[in-house]
Amino acid sequence: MIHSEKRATIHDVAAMSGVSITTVSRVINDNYPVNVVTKKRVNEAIEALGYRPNLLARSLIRDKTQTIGILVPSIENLFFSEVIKAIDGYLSNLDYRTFLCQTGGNPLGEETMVDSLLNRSVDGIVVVDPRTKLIKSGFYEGLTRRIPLVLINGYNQGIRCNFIINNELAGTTQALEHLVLQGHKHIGFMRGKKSYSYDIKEAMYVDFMNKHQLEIDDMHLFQLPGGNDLETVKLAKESITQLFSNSTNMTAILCCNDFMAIGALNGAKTIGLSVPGGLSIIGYDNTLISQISEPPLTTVDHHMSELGDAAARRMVELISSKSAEYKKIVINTDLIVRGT
Amino acid sequence: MIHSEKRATIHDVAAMSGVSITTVSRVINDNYPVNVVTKKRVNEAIEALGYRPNLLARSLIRDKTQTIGILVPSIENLFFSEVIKAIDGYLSNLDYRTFLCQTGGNPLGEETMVDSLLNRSVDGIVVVDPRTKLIKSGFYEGLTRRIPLVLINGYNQGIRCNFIINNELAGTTQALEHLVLQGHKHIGFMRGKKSYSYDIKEAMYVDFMNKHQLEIDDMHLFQLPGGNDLETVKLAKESITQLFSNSTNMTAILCCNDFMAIGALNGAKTIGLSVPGGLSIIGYDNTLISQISEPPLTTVDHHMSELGDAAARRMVELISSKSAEYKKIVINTDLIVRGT
DNA sequence: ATAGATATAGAAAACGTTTTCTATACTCAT
DNA sequence: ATGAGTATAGAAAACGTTTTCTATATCTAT
Repeated sequence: MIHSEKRATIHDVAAMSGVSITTVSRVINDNYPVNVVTKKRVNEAIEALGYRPNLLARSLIRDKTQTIGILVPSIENLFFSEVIKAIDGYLSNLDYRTFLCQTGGNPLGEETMVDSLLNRSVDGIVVVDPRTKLIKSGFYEGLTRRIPLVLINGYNQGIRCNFIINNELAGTTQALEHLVLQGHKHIGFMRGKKSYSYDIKEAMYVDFMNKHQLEIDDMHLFQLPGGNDLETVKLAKESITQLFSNSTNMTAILCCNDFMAIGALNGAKTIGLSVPGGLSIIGYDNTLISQISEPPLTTVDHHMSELGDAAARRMVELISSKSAEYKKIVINTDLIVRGT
Repeated sequence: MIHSEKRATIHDVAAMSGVSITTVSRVINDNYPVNVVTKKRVNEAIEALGYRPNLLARSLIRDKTQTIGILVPSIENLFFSEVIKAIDGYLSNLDYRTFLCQTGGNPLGEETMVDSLLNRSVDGIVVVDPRTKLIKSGFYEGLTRRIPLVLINGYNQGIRCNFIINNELAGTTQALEHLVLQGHKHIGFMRGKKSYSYDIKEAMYVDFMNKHQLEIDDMHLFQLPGGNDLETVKLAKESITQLFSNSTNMTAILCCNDFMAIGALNGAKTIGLSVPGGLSIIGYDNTLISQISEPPLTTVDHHMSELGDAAARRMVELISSKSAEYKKIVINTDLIVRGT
């Protein structure tokens, strides 16, 4: 391949139509009166040369790139990809392009990517699942002073950043109330390794159980070691089979995401425990898999695309208005009652 | 938010360290001898000011942006997100950033995004699932002359582009041979609406059946109307139940992706047909869901991350060597025999 | 006829870099 | 002492735009 065909510049257009580059620029941007016949000549030259303005040069002088960076631990995760789809979809309509950055879910990755994006003069940064460590350390608070920044799904009181979060209180409560209403007294809780959304769900769970004077014994609340989605399913499955071989009294369980719930479901099936007859299972996220499992999962929908939409909306607000407030936007949840 | 803290420029560094910007540039790029004590002074100034070169300016003059565009019909699809993950992962290590562009799976979307990327002077473009129409029309052939371009999962004989494709012949054949070996004679084939990968799989299927003198009756080969993944599952499920209520003689079916296979599996369960006893099902893609279904799906693994890796590797080859050949790279497939 | 306003358009500066070209001071062999 | 070579560094051009400043011609009101 020889990619040699040189791109026409504004100078070529100017030369061809016999005007200055200033005039060409004015025709392109339509921000200054240009004689109608001149304008026509310029437009013809643009057409003839297939001229397109070089956005690098424009960005350099305007100090705006129409570019947003999205940071995400990893993209193949169903939750993240839904959110990204929404953010990118919204911004795409406004002629923004998005840089996709995978951080690997560690602080160093996030810092490195932020750095890279700043060097590229992005107009704003959205972080999905920001590391709690960086929120607490003030890293993101400082960054907010430099550039429009929106954090999805991470929150700390007193930190002055723009947050988009789920109403975990509502989501957890809806699920637990549903189970109580069904007569369950021994309700378990399954979570993953330390992270903002698990921590807060657990706090809500403990709080709810205490309020309702329901017992939490040491077989009720447990934490899976980390891993990818597939591993999560397997670990959850093993946990459930093991739990019941130790004859727990648990009759229902709230899982922190749908993969755990699927694992629990598969585990229950394996040991001949009927769902929801012998064990009720509630998932979290309302991902695709919760809809196609058999029976389909009862789960908490926290409207991932709304999270993304809200983040994108807030971003353009920040970019255009330079508003001085810091907002925490809470997205509501719904319990989707299906077959488990 | 007031995002006012101005970024230090090379001029600030030069002023602070008492040298010219030329010298600062040389220190940064380490491409010209600079006196060691001067160098130290400059580095201290860089450190003190927190200076980072503006990559827009650098790109403008170097005519390289270290940026690659990735086009994809939509990102939340498991197949696409795996591929994107691989491409971005590979390029990220080489300090490239990737623009993520969702095209909606239509030719207009692809053309618009290509245009946008060209205006932004990307160093190359990768298209996942390019529209056959644009390949045939010569659009991509023309684009190849302007910029490094790699197409994943679309192919047309005689078109001079860089293709990364799966060995569909091998994949389909492996699956069908496996079924024949199990003694199946009446093998069905389920595909989606017109697209490159379905078309070629169907051709392979027909070819295989003819060669083995196996009958294809009109209940054997059928096509689902389009839709998203969830709809695909539902449609496949309906198709299977309907098919067997019409008492087809089919004992095995090859599905063009895992979602169809899951739908078929669910459908079979619904009508009390045992899998694989009453119906053998083979999926395609080896996505996460094929591993967590019960029983787990037998499926064709076409190594999505290898597709992405190969594309990224080819891309950097094209960028650096300006090689004049057009390559078709074929990624092999494996049949993963599981429980269906 | 003259001053002021208006419509139009070009010259030049600017954005923040890299790179080519030029200049200076020093070293070393004659 | 002279010339060539070497180490170092600055000036200026360049990348492709936008924007400010300036200029000219025409029109309008006195």
